[in-house]
Amino acid sequence: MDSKERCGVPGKEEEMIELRKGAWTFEEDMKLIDCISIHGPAHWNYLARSAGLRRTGKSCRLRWLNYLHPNVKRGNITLEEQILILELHFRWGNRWSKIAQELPGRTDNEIKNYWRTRVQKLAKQLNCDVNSTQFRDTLRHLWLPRLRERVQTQSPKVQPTNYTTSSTARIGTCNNTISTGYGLLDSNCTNSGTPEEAAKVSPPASGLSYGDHHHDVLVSSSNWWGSIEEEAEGLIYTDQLLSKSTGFSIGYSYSHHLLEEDRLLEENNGWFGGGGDSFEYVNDDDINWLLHPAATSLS
DNA sequence: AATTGTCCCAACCGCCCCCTT
DNA sequence: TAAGGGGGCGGTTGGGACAAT
Repeated sequence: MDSKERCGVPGKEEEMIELRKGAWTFEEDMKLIDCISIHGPAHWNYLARSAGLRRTGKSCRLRWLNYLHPNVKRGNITLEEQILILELHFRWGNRWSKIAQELPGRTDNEIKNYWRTRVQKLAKQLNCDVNSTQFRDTLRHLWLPRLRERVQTQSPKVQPTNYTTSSTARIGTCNNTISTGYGLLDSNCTNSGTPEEAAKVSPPASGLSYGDHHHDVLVSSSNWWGSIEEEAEGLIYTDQLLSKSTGFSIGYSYSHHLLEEDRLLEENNGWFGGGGDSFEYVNDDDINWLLHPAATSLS
């Protein structure tokens, strides 16, 4: 299917079509990416119509900003990011978009989710109200210093040998190409299809591959993409799972990446790189430490 | 193996602000 | 100046994945 087919002129009859809701499909993502590559990320209602998507403009905007945007950083929130989120939340409260501005590649939605799933969970486990002074003091005087200490003690482990930890590692040269986890789109916005084909166009640097993530690589040097135009010499790799393995394995599935993460974890003693990511959960030890900091060793 | 519970995150909803007409 | 539409933001929810029983 070519871009003209996928990105047609909206007709009046389309306005009558019932809107779709729920999870986005591969086809819808491609249509949206195609149209954004042509018209740029604005005028979302028009984009939705011209892409032939039975979605609201708002839905398209959200999909792009939270998921398809090339700068969206994937992977777990790092220790450094956790510290920043806590500090900024002290300052600004639930102003997620403002907090997100200070964490490049992270969306307000992601930060909001982190806060709800991790921080509020911690508050619940400590039997505190998340907005209480008691809990805030706990975060400020106990949790933050602990996170900072972990950053210092664990930093060598977060960046294993041969890892690329940059969130935007540039590999190869491929002008005027939009690449997604699904494959590559050429300057005519046609999908070259397979990751194998993508690899031919833009082979990864020696010793690198990217993880099995559905948005591993997205968008390079489209002319509307002014903010990263200076990057036009190469693709922008947003993937957070750059591994040390030699294979070039990416896939299409939304779920396969979990298997890849497991493999990377196994290969790297429980850590994988990419933006210094680490698995950092609030576990029982953390709770015990917060309840009895003096009695619990950091080691 | 089947069922239930929990976690997590993508997506939706409603409100609000700003800009254009 | 008011109305209407577009877009931004924070709160909430639905459902998939995984764990526990």
